[in-house]
Order: sequence, then C-alpha cells, then structure tokens
Amino acid sequence: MLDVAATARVSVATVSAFVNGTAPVSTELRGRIEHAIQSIGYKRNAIARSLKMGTTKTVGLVIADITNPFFTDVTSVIQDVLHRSGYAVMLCCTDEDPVLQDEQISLLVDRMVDGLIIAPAGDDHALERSLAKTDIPTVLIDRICNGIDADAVVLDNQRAVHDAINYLIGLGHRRIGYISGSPDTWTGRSRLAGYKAALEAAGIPLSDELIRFGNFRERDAYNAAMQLLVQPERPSALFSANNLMVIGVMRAIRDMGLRCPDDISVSSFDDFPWADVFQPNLTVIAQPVHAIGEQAAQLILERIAGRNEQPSRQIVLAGRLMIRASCRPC
Amino acid sequence: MLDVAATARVSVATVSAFVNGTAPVSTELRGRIEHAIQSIGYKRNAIARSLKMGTTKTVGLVIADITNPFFTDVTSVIQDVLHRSGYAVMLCCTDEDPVLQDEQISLLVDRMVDGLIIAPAGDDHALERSLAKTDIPTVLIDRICNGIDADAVVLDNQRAVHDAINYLIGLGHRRIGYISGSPDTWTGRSRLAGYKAALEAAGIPLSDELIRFGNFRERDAYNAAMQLLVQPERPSALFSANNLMVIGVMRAIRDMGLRCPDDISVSSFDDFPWADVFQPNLTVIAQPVHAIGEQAAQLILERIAGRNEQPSRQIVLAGRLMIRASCRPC
DNA sequence: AAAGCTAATCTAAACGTTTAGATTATGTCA
DNA sequence: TGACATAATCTAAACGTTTAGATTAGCTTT
Repeated sequence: MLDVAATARVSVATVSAFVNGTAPVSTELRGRIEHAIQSIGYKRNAIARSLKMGTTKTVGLVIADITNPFFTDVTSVIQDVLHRSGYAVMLCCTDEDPVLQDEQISLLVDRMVDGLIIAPAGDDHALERSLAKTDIPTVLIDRICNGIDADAVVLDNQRAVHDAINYLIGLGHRRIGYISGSPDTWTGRSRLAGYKAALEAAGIPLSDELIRFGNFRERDAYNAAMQLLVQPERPSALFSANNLMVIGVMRAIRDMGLRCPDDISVSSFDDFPWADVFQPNLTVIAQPVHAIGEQAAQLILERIAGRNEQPSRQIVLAGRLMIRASCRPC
Repeated sequence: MLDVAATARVSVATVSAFVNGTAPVSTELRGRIEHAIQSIGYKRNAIARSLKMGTTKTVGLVIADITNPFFTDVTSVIQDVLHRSGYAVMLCCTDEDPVLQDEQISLLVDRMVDGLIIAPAGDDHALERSLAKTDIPTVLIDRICNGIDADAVVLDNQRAVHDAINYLIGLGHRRIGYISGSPDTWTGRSRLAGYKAALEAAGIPLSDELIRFGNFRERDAYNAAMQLLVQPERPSALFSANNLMVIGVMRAIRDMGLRCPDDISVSSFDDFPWADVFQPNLTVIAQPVHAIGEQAAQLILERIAGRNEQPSRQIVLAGRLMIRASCRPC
C-alpha cells in the first residue's frame, strides 16, 4: 500500500480510503490510485487488516470427522451461507478426541476467528475448559454441552429414535438390538434415551444384552453388532445410532451369513443419498442437514454482528423417518 | 504480551524469547514470566505473529465439492499430516465453478496462506489467471493444468479406465455406454481417453451415441444415463467416470425398471466404503486416496520449507480395479 | 479582503508481535 | 584494580493496515 501511495503520489490514508470506500476521494486521485494498483498488482493484506481491525472475517468450524456425510453436508451449507456474507471457514476435525479438539480450538482462537461453530467431542467438561478463557461467539451443532452457555442447533434425537423404534415395534419386533454412539456425548445419550423410552412405552422389558456401543465408528459398530448377532436368541432387528455405524452393522450381518431384511431388519440414524438405489434400501431417520447448517450459520452471523444480545437459545429440529425396505414384519 | 511484560517486570523481548524459546532466559525471569502468563491468561496472537514473520502456518485447500467422498478422504489425510507439522488447513469449495474458484483462491492469497493445494475446476486458463500474480507454493491434486508449473499428484486415469473397460470387454460387452466428466477438465478428458483407447484396442468401433456427459454431478449423470437407456439398442454396460455420477446412473437404471447386474452391467471410478455390503456390490476403480493425500501434503511441506527447489514434478499413481458383482458376462 | 465553511487529503499513532543491535551485569584474567 | 569477554536483558524499529485528528484547498459570505 505504501508503494501504491508512492506511485500515485498520495498518502496511504487516501489509498486506504479509496480501497475500502470509507471516505470520498476525488476523481483525479481515484484515477491515479487505480492505475498504481493495476501496475503494481497490489492486493490488500488481510492479515495486517485483521490485526488492526480485530476481526478476521473467518469462522472456525470444528467437527468430529470430515469423512462423515452428515458433517460434510452441514459443512457444505454453512460454508455456502458464510461465504455469501463474506466470511471464510476454517475447518478442523477432532476425530472425537477431546485432546485434539482442545488443540484445534486453541489454534482457531489464536488465529482470532470471529466465531466458532462446534460439534463437540468428548465429555462436556472438555469443551468447557477449551472455551473457558475466550469470549468468541460460539454455536454448538449436533450436540449440546451442559456447562456451556451458547446457542445450539440440534435434533430432537429422543423423539426421532422413539419414532423409528416404534415403527419396528409396530412391525412386531420385540428383540431390537441397539448400536449406540458414545454415551459420553449428549447425542449418544439422547438417542439411546429414545430407544429406551420407546421400549418402555410398549411395555417391552429393557435388556442390557441388546445394547452395545459402537462409538459412532464403523469398526467399533461391526464388533458391537457381532456381539449381538452371536447371541443364542438373536435380535430380530438392529438399530444403529448413526450413518457410519450402520455400514459396520451391515458388514457384520453379511459376515454372519445373514441377509437383510429377510433374516434381520435394520434401521439407522442419518440418511444416505444412495439409500433409495442400493439394496437393502435402508429405512432411516433423515436429519434436516440443510436447515441445521443454515440455522447455525445465521446464528453465528447474528452473534458476530452483535445483533443478537439475548441469552443463548437452542434450536431443536425434527428428524424424519424415511421408510424404505430394510425392515420386515416379524 | 505487553501486559505480561509489565506484570513480570521485564521487556517484551524477554517475554518473546521465553515464549518462543529463541533465546536463553534466566530461571528467575522465567518464573516471573510464567506466573504472569498464567495469571493473565495470555495467548500469543497468531495474527500479529504472521504479520511480522510473513508466514501463517496455514495452507489453503481448494476442492470441488466437500460432499464428494473422494475429496473428503483426501482432505482428511492432508489435514492429518499437515496438522502434525503444525499447519492448519483452510478449506474452500468451488462447486466446479471457475469464478468461485478464483474468489476462493484470492481469499486464501489475501490471507497469506503459506501454500496452496488445489483440485482445479474449470478450464486450464481459469486457474492460470487466478494464480498469475502470486508466488505461493502450489500443488495440484486430481487434475493437471497445462499452463501451470506446479507439483501435481494425479492418477493414471487413462490406464485405470482402460483396465476397467477391458474387463467389461472381456465379459463380452460390446456396447458400453460411458458417462463422462466435464471435458473441460483434464480428469474428464484423460478418463474418456482410456475408454476410447480400450475400445480401439479391442477393435470395437467408437460411437458418440454411447458417450454422454454427466459433469461429475449426480443429477446430470442421471439425465445422461437416461439418454443412453432409452436408445433402441440399449448398451449392455455403463461406465461412470466418478462416484457421484454412478449414483445417478443407478437411479436411472432403477427408474427404467431395469436391474443391475441382471439387465445391465455397471462400473465406475472411485470406491465407496459401503460398496462391498450394499447390492449391487459395485465393481469400481479405487483411488489410492491415502497416498494421494500423503504425497500432496509432503510436497507442499517441502516446497514451503524451501527444501525442494527442483523443477516441478508430477507424481502419477495407479488406480486399482476392485471386481465385485455389478458386471455380468454378456 | 477577511472570515468561515466544507470537502479532500495528510500525518502519525496505533494493532501485537519479532529481532537486530545496544546495554547492562557478571565473571575472568593479567 | 582495570580491561575484557560472555551471557542476559533491553530498546526500538519494523510488519501492512486503519483512523482520529490536523492540515490544506476551494468556495461562500459578509
């Protein structure tokens, strides 16, 4: 900018005024500056600008796993709306590891992101500590953390799973195996609660024999499903608490020489774009990924702009049961 | 840092020396500084540091679509290795739109990223222009651009598709429909070239009737596949040039009331983690996503460190044909 | 013609670091 | 004791912006 100013024989203040349109500049100088910028190939340095302004026009997005279609779908729309508002996105993955999460958040805070959108990993206190000494606006997605006072947009997990399990019960299933996400997370707990509530409401006794933990990971879910399938009195249906795990479940079913839905019914949280075209066509709970991303992005923009000074609120969205062909009457 | 210096009754230079370990500090002062940092909750400001040092410890990653599992797989390993070297990743998506791509690259350049990893969208000149007036180290992935002198890690697309088509020919197929990616991209062209070469080598006459363009998008591929399927003399096999498109292809097949592989064989570029467990089990060309990400990350790190001053080189990796159950003898 | 406005431009001080080079303290040796 | 080396610490100038407040130029008005 100093070079531009020198070339155009004006002060840096004038160049700045012209570049940002923050103050009127005479046609005369405007021409000279424009020309100087062209010939030098000047680009405003966003780092210096950030330092002075105290704002980076960047928001940090922290998710568990970039390989999970749910997160990428949400990320995609978040990026979209933030980009339209002039914000860039810095994406970090935690692999569900609270230590890594702390590192990533720290990295984002150091880089002075204007806002944070987080799908928290690990137990509630982990995030609480990570966020302790910063006052960066934050919105939580997918999961809620108890100790944290921040906006959140989440699903009515309990209700959604309740509906799905109810559907299975309606088909006559009584022994329904449940592959749970990590009970350390709100998401894992609330979905499990939906399962339990549905059974309870139907008067079916709960059995720990039917619940296994897959930690939202395909590999772990495979093992978990295997444990359920080798039981002498095998479940007639399996429900998986997310998309990654249902693949492990299906693999276990195949490896046990069983077929879905002929030998066993399967349902799961999270939809796939290919679910209606590859067999078995999975019956799933579809999350409103677009709405989640849209809402999260709007919330963070409002908080950043300071337009929203109200106490934090939680937006709860509903899942939708997509009945296809992976469940049979029992 | 000034506060810390004041509290510890030392100069900022000493604080800086302590924080970065760049110069010896006496135990006495070390204690005082440490204590001051604790009580103030000081964190080094990465923005100010970047401004002074001229390095952001950040690399920009530009991909077409974060929703595409191929890109997310690669992104995942790139993030992993870069994070281990202390670099953060700024992820941008272009939606295959050269204009958006230019915007995103500009944004990254403004933010002074230390390096750029790009899966180019649009025609070669688009990227050439975007990269014109910057000397940021760059490595290209997935696609090559002619005018650009940068390291690249790509697949031997032609060879890979050649193998896959050969496999179909070996099964007796003669009318093989091809759903191509955008011919504006190197990837689209090189894969198509593999198709043509394979037919030619087998003495099968080429026919434009059998080639349709799906632009690497599910929706477009659906339409493209439809056009092939309504032909009076329908192809006996369909090959899709990427993962997103094969879903569109399968949907078209279903909507036409056909079944794969009974009525028509299907194969495609890119593997799915669920391909061996959902029917039809797709026969695909698997890309070495891990190697691609690893190599790309290493290349950019070397270039950034200035360790590698050699002329740019292209790393060409091989795809692997995963034969499953979506192709039948004809 | 002097005074008073207004609009355009400029000067200089921030923002929070890093770092060369100056300064000070400590110890060694003749 | 004084000269000299060495190690630790400090001072101050950058990095490339923004912006409050000062200055200047060009008009009106009296």
